[in-house]
Amino acid sequence: MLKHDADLDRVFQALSDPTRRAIVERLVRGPASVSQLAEPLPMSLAAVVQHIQVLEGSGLVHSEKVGRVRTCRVEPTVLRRAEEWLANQRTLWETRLERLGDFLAENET
Amino acid sequence: MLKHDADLDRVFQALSDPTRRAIVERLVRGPASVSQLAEPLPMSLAAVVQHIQVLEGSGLVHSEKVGRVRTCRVEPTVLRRAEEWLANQRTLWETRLERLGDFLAENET
DNA sequence: CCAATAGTCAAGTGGACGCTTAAGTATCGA
DNA sequence: TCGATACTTAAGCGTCCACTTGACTATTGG
Repeated sequence: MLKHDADLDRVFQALSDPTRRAIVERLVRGPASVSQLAEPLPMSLAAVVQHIQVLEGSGLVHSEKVGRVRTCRVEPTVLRRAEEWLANQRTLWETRLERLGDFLAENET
Repeated sequence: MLKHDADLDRVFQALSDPTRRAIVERLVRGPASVSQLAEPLPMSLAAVVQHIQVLEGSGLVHSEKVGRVRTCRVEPTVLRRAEEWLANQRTLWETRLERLGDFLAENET
């Protein structure tokens, strides 16, 4: 094992920042422009642009520029990949517990 | 909105590192000591201990020392919290798509 | 008792991160 | 055409992060 899943690195890294999670939470409700995303956030526009770049780098967000407006939207497939990793770990843990329970039941008096 | 969920920050931050994900992947299969965790990892024991501290700080892992051996195990509830955040975002996105579909269907010729 | 084992602690280093300000470019509306 | 809008780019700054080395403590088996 020990395979470096760099994609997963980037997704979790992207989601570890509250500002970026807030941007995702906004975008699941529908697409938005950069300034719309920046409006409720307590920082400069440039900072928000940088956050969006991180989100795009992770694949969580995709954007497209028309005229002078860049419109951003979520890419749910990547969201799902992270969800699956987590679900997988939980499942493995649960099946282990089950086997442990079975073993204890078998060896009961 | 805009509530800083510092717990979620720490969980995603913890999971953004491949070494720490490898440790979690090992621990869902059952508890392990620090040196057992360190054995397959290409770094010093001290580095592994630091990773374990990060995982403990996020609540993903819990450990207990007996004699000179520290035994680590996963805490699946925290794993689940992260999973739920992701599932929630995906669900919101899906219901939005549904509503959009309904709207388009209603306004058909 | 004492050597090996298992982990702990602290300081240091290079690089990534989050943010700022400042200056620039492209587009649109009147 | 000209000013406002909507970003974009770059440099800089303080902080956090992953990792190392080296020294240290506590336990345990023989």
